[in-house]
Amino acid sequence: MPELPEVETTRLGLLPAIQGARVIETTVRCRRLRWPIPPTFEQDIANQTVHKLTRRGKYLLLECDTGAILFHLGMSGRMRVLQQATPPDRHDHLDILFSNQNTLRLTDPRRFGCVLWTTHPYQHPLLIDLGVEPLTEAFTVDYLRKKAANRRVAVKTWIMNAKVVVGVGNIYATEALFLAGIHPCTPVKQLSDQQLQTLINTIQKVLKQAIAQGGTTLKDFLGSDGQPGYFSQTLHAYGRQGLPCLQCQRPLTSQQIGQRTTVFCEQCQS
DNA sequence: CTACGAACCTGCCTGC
DNA sequence: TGCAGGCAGGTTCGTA
Repeated sequence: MPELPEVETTRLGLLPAIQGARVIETTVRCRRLRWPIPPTFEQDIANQTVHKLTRRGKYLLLECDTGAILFHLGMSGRMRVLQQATPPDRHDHLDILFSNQNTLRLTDPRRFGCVLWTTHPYQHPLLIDLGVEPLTEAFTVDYLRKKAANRRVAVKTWIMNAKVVVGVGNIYATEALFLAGIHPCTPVKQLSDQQLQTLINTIQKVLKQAIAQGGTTLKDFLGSDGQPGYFSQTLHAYGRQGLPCLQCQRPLTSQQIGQRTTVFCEQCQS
């Protein structure tokens, strides 16, 4: 599920239910996530009041009195609010009950996500080296030009690197490069300023569009009637290998780049 | 530095 | 129907 738009959608959904509420009870059913939930976690967050919900890249932060609860949803994580307790499912690893009777529930079948308590969230090793937020004014050609200097790495791998720019996963990297007409294997030091500007524009475009559509992506959201997910109808390249390019009608190519499946048009992306 | 592969997990789909 | 194999939205770590 989660790329940046899905995390942002989650944040906006949790905001009215959690902000200003105090932690009453924490239930951890499975500690074995990407990093184990420490034994002190329940004690750490006891009685903390959530003042702000923020997002940094794909991390979600519940900023409390003396620290923050840091969430990452990995590949399959989801968070939702329960108005009243319901029996946990197999992959419901964490419940946090708040003073307003709302329960925050974390579900993550693949357990690639994480939950941590930190007293200095923005100094945390997982956050401190992150690159720019793509939807801010800091995401500029000048910034990318400096980051790209002397680097031969493929542009696809590069824009998925969170130390360069956060929040761009496989789907949106594939889409942004298609819309930009840039071949995903292009070494980044070869990109012109104009190409960098186009890339910034298309990354912002696909992210904003996905957020506007509620972050819905892909297979998890296929209806039981087999109808495609809402956002999947707007995908130009991702998942369309072998199908005709929407611009030139030639079949789209699929190739592993940095161990990730990448779909592109050999004709339109150069 | 850089590049690549492995690792952490389960679920789902395909093909035999 | 069963089972093996391949694939999946992310990120870190180790090795060459």
